Amino acid sequence: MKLRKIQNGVILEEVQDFDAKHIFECGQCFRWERQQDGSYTGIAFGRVLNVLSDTAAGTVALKNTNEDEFFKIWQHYFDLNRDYGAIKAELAQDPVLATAIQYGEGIRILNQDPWELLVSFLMSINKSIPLISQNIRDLSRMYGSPVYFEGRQYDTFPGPEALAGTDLNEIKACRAGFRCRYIHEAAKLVASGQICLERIKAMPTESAKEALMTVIGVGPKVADCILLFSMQKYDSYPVDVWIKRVTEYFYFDGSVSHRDIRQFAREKFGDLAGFAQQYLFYYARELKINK
DNA sequence: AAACAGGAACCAC
DNA sequence: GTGGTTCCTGTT
Repeated sequence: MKLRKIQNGVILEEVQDFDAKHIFECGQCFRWERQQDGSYTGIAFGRVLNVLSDTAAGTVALKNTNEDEFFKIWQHYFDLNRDYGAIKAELAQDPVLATAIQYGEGIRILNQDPWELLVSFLMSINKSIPLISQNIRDLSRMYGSPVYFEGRQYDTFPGPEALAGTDLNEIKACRAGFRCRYIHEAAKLVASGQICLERIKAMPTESAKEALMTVIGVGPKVADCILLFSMQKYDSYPVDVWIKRVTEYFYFDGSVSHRDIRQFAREKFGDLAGFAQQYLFYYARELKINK
Protein backbone atom coordinates (compact mmCIF):
# COMPACT_ATOMS: atom_id res chain seq x y z
CA MET A 1 0.00 0.00 0.00
CA LYS A 2 1.17 3.50 -0.85
CA LEU A 3 -0.10 6.76 0.58
CA ARG A 4 -0.40 10.02 -1.32
CA LYS A 5 -1.39 13.32 0.32
CA ILE A 6 -4.08 15.46 -1.24
CA GLN A 7 -5.89 18.63 -0.21
CA ASN A 8 -7.74 17.74 3.02
CA GLY A 9 -7.17 14.02 2.71
CA VAL A 10 -5.09 11.08 1.58
CA ILE A 11 -5.27 8.61 -1.25
CA LEU A 12 -4.27 5.02 -0.64
CA GLU A 13 -2.90 3.16 -3.63
CA GLU A 14 -2.28 -0.52 -4.29
CA VAL A 15 -4.90 -1.45 -1.69
CA GLN A 16 -6.12 -5.03 -1.70
CA ASP A 17 -9.50 -6.26 -0.55
CA PHE A 18 -11.21 -2.96 0.18
CA ASP A 19 -14.70 -2.15 -1.06
CA ALA A 20 -16.52 0.56 0.87
CA LYS A 21 -19.95 -0.88 0.05
CA HIS A 22 -18.97 -4.31 1.32
CA ILE A 23 -17.33 -2.93 4.45
CA PHE A 24 -20.14 -0.61 5.46
CA GLU A 25 -23.03 -2.87 4.51
CA CYS A 26 -22.10 -6.19 6.06
CA GLY A 27 -23.86 -5.49 9.34
CA GLN A 28 -20.94 -4.43 11.50
CA CYS A 29 -21.58 -0.66 11.69
CA PHE A 30 -24.47 1.80 11.67
CA ARG A 31 -23.00 5.26 11.21
CA TRP A 32 -21.83 5.28 7.58
CA GLU A 33 -24.12 6.74 4.92
CA ARG A 34 -23.89 6.17 1.21
CA GLN A 35 -23.58 9.38 -0.85
CA GLN A 36 -24.67 10.18 -4.39
CA ASP A 37 -21.21 9.40 -5.79
CA GLY A 38 -21.01 5.99 -4.10
CA SER A 39 -18.71 7.23 -1.37
CA TYR A 40 -19.59 6.83 2.32
CA THR A 41 -19.49 9.48 5.01
CA GLY A 42 -19.45 8.56 8.66
CA ILE A 43 -18.17 9.43 12.08
CA ALA A 44 -15.90 7.34 14.30
CA PHE A 45 -13.57 8.21 17.16
CA GLY A 46 -14.90 11.74 17.04
CA ARG A 47 -13.87 12.34 13.41
CA VAL A 48 -15.98 12.68 10.29
CA LEU A 49 -14.53 10.88 7.28
CA ASN A 50 -15.56 10.39 3.65
CA VAL A 51 -14.46 7.17 1.96
CA LEU A 52 -14.47 6.42 -1.77
CA SER A 53 -13.04 3.12 -2.96
CA ASP A 54 -12.20 2.14 -6.53
CA THR A 55 -11.62 -1.58 -6.52
CA ALA A 56 -10.58 -1.75 -10.20
CA ALA A 57 -7.85 0.83 -9.64
CA GLY A 58 -7.00 -0.47 -6.17
CA THR A 59 -7.36 2.98 -4.60
CA VAL A 60 -9.17 4.39 -1.61
CA ALA A 61 -9.69 8.14 -1.18
CA LEU A 62 -10.12 9.38 2.39
CA LYS A 63 -11.41 12.93 2.69
CA ASN A 64 -11.44 15.24 5.70
CA THR A 65 -8.32 13.75 7.25
CA ASN A 66 -4.53 13.94 7.00
CA GLU A 67 -1.49 11.68 7.09
CA ASP A 68 -1.04 11.86 10.88
CA GLU A 69 -4.64 11.02 11.57
CA PHE A 70 -4.54 8.22 9.03
CA PHE A 71 -1.73 6.48 10.86
CA LYS A 72 -3.19 7.26 14.27
CA ILE A 73 -6.81 6.26 13.63
CA TRP A 74 -7.88 5.03 10.22
CA GLN A 75 -5.17 2.54 9.41
CA HIS A 76 -6.18 0.46 12.41
CA TYR A 77 -9.89 1.24 12.07
CA PHE A 78 -9.92 -0.25 8.58
CA ASP A 79 -7.72 -3.16 9.67
CA LEU A 80 -5.27 -2.35 6.89
CA ASN A 81 -2.42 -4.40 8.29
CA ARG A 82 -4.30 -7.66 7.90
CA ASP A 83 -3.95 -9.92 4.86
CA TYR A 84 -7.52 -10.60 3.82
CA GLY A 85 -6.29 -12.45 0.74
CA ALA A 86 -4.87 -15.17 2.95
CA ILE A 87 -8.07 -15.36 5.01
CA LYS A 88 -10.20 -15.66 1.90
CA ALA A 89 -7.96 -18.32 0.40
CA GLU A 90 -8.29 -20.38 3.56
CA LEU A 91 -12.08 -19.96 3.81
CA ALA A 92 -12.64 -20.53 0.08
CA GLN A 93 -11.71 -24.17 0.50
CA ASP A 94 -15.32 -24.47 1.50
CA PRO A 95 -17.47 -24.17 -1.65
CA VAL A 96 -20.23 -22.14 0.01
CA LEU A 97 -17.72 -19.62 1.34
CA ALA A 98 -16.00 -19.51 -2.04
CA THR A 99 -19.23 -18.20 -3.55
CA ALA A 100 -20.04 -15.92 -0.62
CA ILE A 101 -16.59 -14.33 -0.91
CA GLN A 102 -17.22 -13.50 -4.57
CA TYR A 103 -20.14 -11.35 -3.43
CA GLY A 104 -18.39 -9.57 -0.57
CA GLU A 105 -14.74 -9.77 -1.62
CA GLY A 106 -13.95 -6.29 -0.31
CA ILE A 107 -15.17 -6.86 3.25
CA ARG A 108 -12.88 -5.91 6.12
CA ILE A 109 -13.76 -6.13 9.81
CA LEU A 110 -13.52 -2.65 11.32
CA ASN A 111 -11.85 -2.05 14.67
CA GLN A 112 -14.56 -0.04 16.36
CA ASP A 113 -14.90 1.41 19.85
CA PRO A 114 -16.14 -1.14 22.44
CA TRP A 115 -18.35 1.31 24.33
CA GLU A 116 -20.01 2.54 21.14
CA LEU A 117 -20.61 -1.04 20.07
CA LEU A 118 -22.02 -2.10 23.42
CA VAL A 119 -24.66 0.60 23.14
CA SER A 120 -25.21 0.16 19.40
CA PHE A 121 -25.87 -3.54 19.71
CA LEU A 122 -28.10 -3.07 22.76
CA MET A 123 -29.96 -0.70 20.46
CA SER A 124 -30.09 -3.39 17.76
CA ILE A 125 -32.10 -5.90 19.80
CA ASN A 126 -35.16 -6.98 17.87
CA LYS A 127 -34.77 -4.27 15.27
CA SER A 128 -33.62 -3.91 11.66
CA ILE A 129 -30.61 -1.95 10.44
CA PRO A 130 -32.24 1.29 9.16
CA LEU A 131 -34.06 1.75 12.46
CA ILE A 132 -30.93 1.08 14.48
CA SER A 133 -29.07 3.74 12.47
CA GLN A 134 -31.87 6.22 13.07
CA ASN A 135 -31.92 5.61 16.82
CA ILE A 136 -28.14 5.94 17.09
CA ARG A 137 -28.28 9.19 15.12
CA ASP A 138 -30.91 10.51 17.51
CA LEU A 139 -29.01 9.39 20.60
CA SER A 140 -25.82 11.03 19.31
CA ARG A 141 -27.66 14.22 18.43
CA MET A 142 -29.06 14.36 21.95
CA TYR A 143 -25.93 13.53 23.93
CA GLY A 144 -22.93 13.80 21.59
CA SER A 145 -21.09 16.85 20.27
CA PRO A 146 -21.63 18.36 16.83
CA VAL A 147 -18.97 18.09 14.12
CA TYR A 148 -19.49 19.79 10.76
CA PHE A 149 -18.50 18.53 7.34
CA GLU A 150 -19.58 19.90 3.97
CA GLY A 151 -22.37 21.91 5.53
CA ARG A 152 -23.85 19.02 7.43
CA GLN A 153 -23.92 18.31 11.13
CA TYR A 154 -22.66 15.00 12.42
CA ASP A 155 -22.54 14.09 16.09
CA THR A 156 -19.94 12.21 18.06
CA PHE A 157 -21.06 9.13 19.91
CA PRO A 158 -21.82 10.09 23.53
CA GLY A 159 -19.54 8.80 26.25
CA PRO A 160 -20.80 6.66 29.16
CA GLU A 161 -20.83 9.63 31.56
CA ALA A 162 -23.18 11.60 29.33
CA LEU A 163 -25.72 8.76 29.29
CA ALA A 164 -25.25 7.73 32.92
CA GLY A 165 -25.80 11.27 34.10
CA THR A 166 -29.17 11.66 32.45
CA ASP A 167 -32.67 10.53 33.35
CA LEU A 168 -34.00 7.31 31.84
CA ASN A 169 -37.11 9.09 30.62
CA GLU A 170 -34.98 11.54 28.67
CA ILE A 171 -33.18 8.74 26.88
CA LYS A 172 -36.56 7.39 25.82
CA ALA A 173 -36.91 10.39 23.49
CA CYS A 174 -34.64 8.50 21.06
CA ARG A 175 -37.53 6.03 20.61
CA ALA A 176 -35.57 2.93 21.48
CA GLY A 177 -38.35 1.70 23.76
CA PHE A 178 -37.47 -1.03 26.23
CA ARG A 179 -33.82 -0.91 25.11
CA CYS A 180 -33.38 2.50 26.76
CA ARG A 181 -33.25 0.86 30.17
CA TYR A 182 -30.48 -1.49 29.02
CA ILE A 183 -28.51 1.43 27.60
CA HIS A 184 -28.91 3.48 30.76
CA GLU A 185 -27.83 0.55 32.97
CA ALA A 186 -24.81 -0.16 30.75
CA ALA A 187 -23.80 3.51 30.91
CA LYS A 188 -23.91 3.48 34.69
CA LEU A 189 -21.84 0.27 34.85
CA VAL A 190 -19.16 1.62 32.54
CA ALA A 191 -19.11 5.17 33.93
CA SER A 192 -18.72 3.88 37.48
CA GLY A 193 -15.95 1.49 36.48
CA GLN A 194 -17.90 -1.60 37.57
CA ILE A 195 -17.41 -2.83 34.02
CA CYS A 196 -14.10 -2.13 32.26
CA LEU A 197 -14.38 -2.83 28.55
CA GLU A 198 -10.62 -2.61 27.99
CA ARG A 199 -10.10 -5.30 30.63
CA ILE A 200 -12.75 -7.47 28.97
CA LYS A 201 -11.05 -6.93 25.63
CA ALA A 202 -7.84 -8.35 27.08
CA MET A 203 -9.58 -11.60 28.13
CA PRO A 204 -9.84 -14.76 26.04
CA THR A 205 -13.04 -14.99 23.98
CA GLU A 206 -15.10 -17.22 26.26
CA SER A 207 -14.52 -15.31 29.50
CA ALA A 208 -14.89 -11.98 27.71
CA LYS A 209 -18.26 -13.18 26.43
CA GLU A 210 -19.37 -14.22 29.91
CA ALA A 211 -18.31 -10.85 31.30
CA LEU A 212 -20.26 -8.97 28.63
CA MET A 213 -23.34 -11.09 29.27
CA THR A 214 -23.49 -9.94 32.87
CA VAL A 215 -24.79 -6.64 31.45
CA ILE A 216 -28.58 -6.66 31.31
CA GLY A 217 -29.71 -6.84 27.67
CA VAL A 218 -26.52 -8.46 26.42
CA GLY A 219 -27.29 -12.00 25.23
CA PRO A 220 -25.17 -14.35 23.10
CA LYS A 221 -25.67 -12.51 19.80
CA VAL A 222 -25.05 -9.00 21.09
CA ALA A 223 -21.98 -10.22 22.98
CA ASP A 224 -20.60 -11.91 19.86
CA CYS A 225 -21.03 -8.70 17.85
CA ILE A 226 -19.15 -6.63 20.44
CA LEU A 227 -16.40 -9.26 20.61
CA LEU A 228 -15.99 -9.51 16.85
CA PHE A 229 -16.37 -5.87 15.83
CA SER A 230 -14.53 -4.11 18.64
CA MET A 231 -12.38 -6.64 20.49
CA GLN A 232 -10.71 -8.60 17.70
CA LYS A 233 -12.23 -11.90 18.84
CA TYR A 234 -12.34 -13.43 15.37
CA ASP A 235 -13.51 -16.82 16.60
CA SER A 236 -16.91 -15.25 17.42
CA TYR A 237 -19.82 -16.09 15.15
CA PRO A 238 -22.80 -13.80 15.85
CA VAL A 239 -26.02 -15.61 14.96
CA ASP A 240 -28.82 -13.28 13.90
CA VAL A 241 -31.79 -14.27 11.76
CA TRP A 242 -29.81 -13.92 8.53
CA ILE A 243 -26.93 -16.06 9.71
CA LYS A 244 -29.35 -18.63 11.08
CA ARG A 245 -31.12 -18.82 7.72
CA VAL A 246 -28.01 -18.93 5.57
CA THR A 247 -26.30 -21.50 7.79
CA GLU A 248 -29.37 -23.72 7.86
CA TYR A 249 -29.92 -23.28 4.13
CA PHE A 250 -26.43 -24.34 3.05
CA TYR A 251 -25.21 -26.59 5.83
CA PHE A 252 -28.25 -28.17 7.48
CA ASP A 253 -31.41 -29.85 6.35
CA GLY A 254 -33.96 -27.63 8.06
CA SER A 255 -34.18 -25.80 11.34
CA VAL A 256 -31.54 -26.14 14.06
CA SER A 257 -30.96 -24.39 17.38
CA HIS A 258 -28.70 -21.36 17.87
CA ARG A 259 -26.47 -23.52 20.03
CA ASP A 260 -25.95 -26.03 17.22
CA ILE A 261 -25.20 -23.25 14.74
CA ARG A 262 -22.52 -21.76 16.96
CA GLN A 263 -21.00 -25.18 17.53
CA PHE A 264 -21.02 -25.86 13.80
CA ALA A 265 -19.23 -22.57 13.11
CA ARG A 266 -16.60 -23.24 15.73
CA GLU A 267 -15.81 -26.64 14.28
CA LYS A 268 -16.03 -25.61 10.63
CA PHE A 269 -14.31 -22.21 10.66
CA GLY A 270 -12.38 -22.11 13.96
CA ASP A 271 -10.38 -18.93 14.44
CA LEU A 272 -11.77 -17.52 11.18
CA ALA A 273 -15.44 -17.92 12.16
CA GLY A 274 -15.97 -14.17 12.43
CA PHE A 275 -14.68 -13.53 8.92
CA ALA A 276 -16.86 -16.36 7.59
CA GLN A 277 -19.84 -14.79 9.36
CA GLN A 278 -19.29 -11.50 7.57
CA TYR A 279 -19.07 -13.03 4.10
CA LEU A 280 -22.12 -15.21 4.79
CA PHE A 281 -24.15 -12.32 6.20
CA TYR A 282 -23.48 -10.18 3.15
CA TYR A 283 -24.21 -13.13 0.84
CA ALA A 284 -27.47 -13.97 2.62
CA ARG A 285 -28.73 -10.43 2.24
CA GLU A 286 -27.69 -10.20 -1.39
CA LEU A 287 -29.56 -13.46 -2.06
CA LYS A 288 -32.44 -12.32 0.16
CA ILE A 289 -32.64 -15.78 1.66
CA ASN A 290 -35.95 -16.11 3.48
CA LYS A 291 -37.05 -18.73 6.00
C1' DA B 1 -54.85 -2.07 8.49
C1' DA B 2 -53.40 -6.41 10.19
C1' DA B 3 -49.11 -8.83 9.66
C1' DC B 4 -44.50 -8.84 10.07
C1' DA B 5 -39.44 -7.86 11.44
C1' DG B 6 -35.99 -8.34 14.90
C1' DG B 7 -32.86 -10.66 20.31
C1' DA B 8 -33.16 -11.10 25.16
C1' DA B 9 -35.63 -11.51 29.63
C1' DC B 10 -38.51 -14.07 32.19
C1' DC B 11 -41.16 -17.75 33.60
C1' DA B 12 -42.84 -22.45 33.14
C1' DC B 13 -41.82 -27.17 32.82
C1' DG C 1 -31.67 -26.37 29.17
C1' DT C 2 -35.63 -25.93 26.18
C1' DG C 3 -40.19 -23.55 24.69
C1' DG C 4 -43.45 -19.90 24.73
C1' DT C 5 -44.58 -15.18 25.62
C1' DT C 6 -43.68 -10.36 26.02
C1' DC C 7 -41.20 -6.10 25.18
C1' DC C 8 -41.32 -1.55 21.24
C1' DT C 9 -41.26 0.94 16.98
C1' DG C 10 -41.58 1.10 12.40
C1' DT C 11 -42.60 -0.67 7.65
C1' DT C 12 -45.23 -3.33 4.20
